[in-house]
Order: sequence, then structure tokens, then C-alpha cells
Amino acid sequence: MPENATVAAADGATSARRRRDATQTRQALLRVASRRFARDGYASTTVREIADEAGVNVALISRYFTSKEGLFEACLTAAVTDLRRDSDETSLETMAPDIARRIAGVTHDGRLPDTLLLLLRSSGDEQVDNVRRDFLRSISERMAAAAGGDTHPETLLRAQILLAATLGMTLLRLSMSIQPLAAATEEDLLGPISDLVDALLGTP
Amino acid sequence: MPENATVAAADGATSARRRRDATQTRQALLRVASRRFARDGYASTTVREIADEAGVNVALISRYFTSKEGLFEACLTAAVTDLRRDSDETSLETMAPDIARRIAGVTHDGRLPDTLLLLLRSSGDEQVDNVRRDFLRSISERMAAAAGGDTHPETLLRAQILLAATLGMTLLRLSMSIQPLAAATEEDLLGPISDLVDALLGTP
DNA sequence: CCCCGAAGTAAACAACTGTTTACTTCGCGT
DNA sequence: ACGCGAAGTAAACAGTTGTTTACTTCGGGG
Repeated sequence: MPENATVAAADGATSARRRRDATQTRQALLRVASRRFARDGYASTTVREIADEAGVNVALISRYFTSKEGLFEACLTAAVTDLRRDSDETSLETMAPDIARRIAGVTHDGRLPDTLLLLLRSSGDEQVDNVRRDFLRSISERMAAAAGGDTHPETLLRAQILLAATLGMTLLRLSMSIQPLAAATEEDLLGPISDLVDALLGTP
Repeated sequence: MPENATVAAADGATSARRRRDATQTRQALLRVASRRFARDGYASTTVREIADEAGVNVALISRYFTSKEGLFEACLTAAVTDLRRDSDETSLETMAPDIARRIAGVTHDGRLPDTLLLLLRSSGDEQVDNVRRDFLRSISERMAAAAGGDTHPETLLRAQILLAATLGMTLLRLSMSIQPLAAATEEDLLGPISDLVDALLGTP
């Protein structure tokens, strides 16, 4: 027999997993599923692929998340929580660097771009879709609010266009690997994005 | 029995179909499939759904397009052909109204936004994916070329960001129905998009 | 008019999907 | 050390997928 059979399958994380730990298993599933759902979409991703990549049995998805749909909803909730954290204290000055970091930056726990991409994926379930839609809308409202004191109705439209540009860039980078956008660094993007923010939300 | 059994199923087009015509059947399938693939993605769309909506038997998809994959490739080719037509004679002045029309306008033959959205959908087939990627890149190159005579390397990056914004707006409109962006008219969008084009590609 | 090939159809096919079941194996508190 | 409940597993399940088959029906040229 192999000398170390306990971690025979692919590890679901960078760190080695304890042999039996429901919490770690759940997190491994969440991490793998978030990436796959974000990059390939809901329908193209099978539960067996997720389980295999996480080094976990398929049945545990149903056990811990009720269903594939439940797993997706959990991924989405985690993404929303993560995104809300640094989008509530936004201002017109920090917006451009924030966007650049969200698109091309990396942080402590992992890679961010996946998180943003998940908002564009649908499971088909109407209720879960509404979570997604409501959150996108609240983000655009926050961006519009940061733009200026005046509540000009077109400001919200312009904020949504800026949001669309952010999501589009993420899509072209991660899902389509369009060069040179896909290889652009955080600093490469800062200039154009600053112009973007200024043109859409800056005071004329 | 019903008084008119020949067009019993849902019509695949606005016009009534002749009872037996391979060309019309193929076009009906193409039209329905393009819309479904664009709006819901490749994996979420069933060949039976496409056939039913087109009022056609499922087996005819395999007959006329070899496979679901072949049907998708045919949709993509048609979309590319359509998009190339009015993107090769683009200039910096007409770019903003062109984009606005592509996103919110309607034309002679049907609705345009679907066409643009199809470029974001993947069937998983690597070869077909390359068609998609190559075309997106060629579009961004054409936009960069229209921007100015100088071949500054950052110009291509900025053109791709503009392309990303265009695709993102289409996505937020058609696939997510984010208001007020989803309800914005061609004229509503012209102002912000003009600012966008100017900020990214205009000479400073 | 009539018939032959094209156009269309219903049913069956195997592969794959998400989910459940019955079972085994481990780790931890006593 | 031991056993009991939690954690994990393999196999089977029913439904759906894309595709193929054998068949019927139409319609236009001779």
C-alpha cells in the first residue's frame, strides 16, 4: 500500500487537510466550487468534478449543502459577503484603485477575480438569481452615491455602466484570456480605469 | 382534429413556415438557437428546447448541423459575420453611436444584442473557442486602429477595456435585467458611452 | 398522375446528471 | 481501551442529455 494514503486524492486547498473534519471539507468544497462555477458556469460544472478536485466524496455535497443548487447559493453568499466588505467604504477617489485591485490584484486568502465573476453566473433558480441581481444593483447604487451629493437620475445609469465595464474586464481576462488585457497588471490597469471612473462619475 | 394542423407547434419565426423546406428549417433552428445560446449559455440550453421552440423535430438538429456543437458553431459563425459587417468601417467619431446601437438598438432583421452576447458563451470545444477569442481580439484591434495613427501599445489595452464595457453592458441588460440599465434607450446610452469612448481612446 | 427522393417523425439508445441509500471507518470523550 | 456518533464511501437510483435508427409523409419533376 502507499506510504501516505490519507491524502491520496488531489488536495482541495494549498494546505494539507486533516483526515476527517467536516468544517475543512465544507471549506474545500466551497473553494473549489466557487472557482469552477465562476470560470465555467453553473450548468457546465458537475458535482463529481467539484468533489474530485476537492478530494472528497460526491455524496458529501448533498450532505453539507443539500444539493448542487445549495452549494452554488453558499458560494454566492460567500462572494457577496466578501465583496460587500470593501465596497461599503468606497469613495470617488479610491474607486479606481479598488476596481483595479479587484480585477488584477491578489489578496491574503486567495484570488479575488473569481469572486467577481461568480456574480455573472446563474443557476436558473429564480430566488438565487434575485440575490445576485439585488446585490449588483446595491453595488451600483453605492457607486452612484460615492460619485457625488447630487441625486441626478443619470448617475445611477453611469455607475451601472462602470460596473458593467468592471465585470466585462474580469470576464475577458479570466474566462476568455484576451491579450494583452489578460496579462495586464494592477498598475497597467490603473491609468485607463482612472480615466473611466472620471469620465463616467467625475464632476464635469 | 384541429382545423390547421400544419403549423400546430410554436412558429420558429415571425412568418409562417412552409410545411417542408430544409432551408427555412435550418434558419429557424439557427435563429432560435442563437437566442437561447446567447441568453442562457451553451450547457443550460437543451437541443429539445431549441427544437420545440422552433417547431421542429429534435433529430433535424443532428441532420442539419451534425451535432449540438455544430449548431453552436454555426450560430457563432453567423454572429461573427454579422458583427464584422459594421465593425470594419468604424471610426472614432461613429464608434459611440455604433456601440449604443449595438447594445440598445434594433435593426432590420431582428435584435442585435443577442449577437453580441453570443461571443461570451463557450461550448467547451477548444477549436470553436479559438474562433471566438480570435474575433474578439480582431475587434479590439480594429477599435484601436480607429483610435489614432499612433501605435501606442497601451491603445490596444484601452480598446479592449472599451470592448469589455460594451460586452458587460449587454450582459447586465439582457442576461441580468439590471435597472435602469436594462430599460435605457439608445439615446440614454449615447451620452455616457461617448464619454467612455473619449476617455479611453480620445487624444488627450 | 405517380413515384422517388427529400423532409420529417417517434422511439430507442447509451452516456451522464444530481441525489439517495446502505454501509464502513475513523476520532474523540469517558 | 472502547464504543458511539460523526465522517466518509461505493453503489445504485431515476431522470435527462445528445444522438441514432427505422419508419412515415410529403411534394415536385417526369
